Amino acid sequence: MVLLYNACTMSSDHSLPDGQNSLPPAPKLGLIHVPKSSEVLASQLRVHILDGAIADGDALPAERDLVVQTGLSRGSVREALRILHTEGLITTRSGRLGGSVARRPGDDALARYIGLFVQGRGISLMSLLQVREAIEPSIAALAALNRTQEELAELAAITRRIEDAYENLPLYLTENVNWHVAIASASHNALLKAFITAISGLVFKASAIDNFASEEVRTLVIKAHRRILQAIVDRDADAASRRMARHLQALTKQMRAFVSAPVVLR
Amino acid sequence: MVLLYNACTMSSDHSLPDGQNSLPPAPKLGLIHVPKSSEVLASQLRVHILDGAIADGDALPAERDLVVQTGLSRGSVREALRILHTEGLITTRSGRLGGSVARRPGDDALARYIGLFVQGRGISLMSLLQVREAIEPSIAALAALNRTQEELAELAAITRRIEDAYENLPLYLTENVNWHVAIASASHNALLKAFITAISGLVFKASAIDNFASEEVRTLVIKAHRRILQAIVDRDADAASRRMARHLQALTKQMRAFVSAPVVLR
DNA sequence: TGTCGCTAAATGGTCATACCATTGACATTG
DNA sequence: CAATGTCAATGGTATGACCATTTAGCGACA
Repeated sequence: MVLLYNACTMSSDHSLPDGQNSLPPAPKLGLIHVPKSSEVLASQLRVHILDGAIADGDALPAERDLVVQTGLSRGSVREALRILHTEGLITTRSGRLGGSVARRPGDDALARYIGLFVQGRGISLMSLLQVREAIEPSIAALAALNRTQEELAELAAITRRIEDAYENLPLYLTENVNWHVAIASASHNALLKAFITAISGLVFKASAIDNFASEEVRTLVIKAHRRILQAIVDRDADAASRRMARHLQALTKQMRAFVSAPVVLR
Repeated sequence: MVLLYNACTMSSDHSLPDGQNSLPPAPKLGLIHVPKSSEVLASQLRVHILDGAIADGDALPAERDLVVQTGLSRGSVREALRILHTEGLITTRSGRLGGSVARRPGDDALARYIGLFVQGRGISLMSLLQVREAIEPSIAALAALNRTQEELAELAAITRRIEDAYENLPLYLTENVNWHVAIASASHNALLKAFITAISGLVFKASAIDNFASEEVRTLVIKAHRRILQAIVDRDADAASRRMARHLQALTKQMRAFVSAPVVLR
């Protein structure tokens, strides 16, 4: 039997033990991923959004326009838009003057996916606290170096609001998250801010459930916040980092009693 | 004019300056988001996947089955599945015995969204390096505490491969990423590992473009890696953290010449 | 003249149906 | 028994229709 060249016989085991036959050199093909039409369209639009060709707030063509432009069916176009929507790159409204508008990915989108990861993988609260301890000291240091006057004012305001909410536990916890996020804002590092926004939110949800913040803890927290803020005011990065690290270590120690189980959300 | 109660007049400015009329007490409603059918279905399935009711690897019902179960159209069902696919919670195959199977969110999914965020927001390479400097010392410390023998062996193997690839720049860079990821694995903190996987990947792409790793740099890197690895072997968390911090500071200094522009990917 | 309210148009949301494309179990055949 | 062909199950795509939402535009009316 003559071996005809057949591109489809990938799996058969033609071992050819007896040497040199003159087949053309094997084309060394890898796995081929056949993209779906919706994925192709989504990719193209995504590129244009990410590189700014479609700027934040710009409208995309209407679905029916995309249909005629691309030659795809409306269902495929809609699936592409659904992909982009899920990625946080567009928002969509109904009605006249409705349609899809491009959005730059925001902290909320990233936070959502970090939440999915944490919940889906059963990340423990202990691990979340480890992450916070890992990155927030550096955030505090950066904030000390990069903060503006406005951010300082905002930070002072939040610090005061936390003290005022001493008796109001839910408000106290909410403002606490705001405080951490505000410091992250002052670090002028958008990625670190997004990380800490997500993680603080998750820790908040967990602690709102477990409700661990005793009166004693709150007093200590307020003191620590004051000292950290002072370091940031003084542009003392080392002190800010050190005090934040201590603060978080103390908090973690307080929460250790509650950290046995994975994070439970919602 | 008699004010009739009308739920739709949100924007008009009925100021009622003259006092007590007996309208029913305002029901204090917030914004109402009307979910789309596909979003409802996606949410339900997502819950079942995240809480494990549909375990990793389990098959979801076929599209046409979901149609009869939910009463929705196939298009809506498909859009729901597309949402979950974009979120990294399912994979889908065609053909007989095809269908959708549940997947736990993986490092790759999170890395993808961090990449979207970085690219879409034009995060600078400098900022990425800041993040790495913030996170990796803690990772090294955790690795020193938590590493297993197997991870130690893997780490040693990678360290050796990097040294062997001294002359092969692309391989050298690739193994370098692997080294950082392997340390993150040894930290036994999945979230930190996912973060560093994403960020190292992004830094790698950028540095592969800029091609900055001179011979001198490579020599220093190899030395630093040895010292860090030794600290992890010794279970010396402090030394591991300190040496990693120094290592990254040195690297960042080397890259400073290249960090003016935002990260360019692909 | 301004405002209220209706209508129409544009747009996304949903549905039903048909057919194509891919894949693998299973029978068929040499 | 191995190669091959057939077919059924499943996702992928296309078409067309209709519903729901929103707003511009316009006309009636006070």
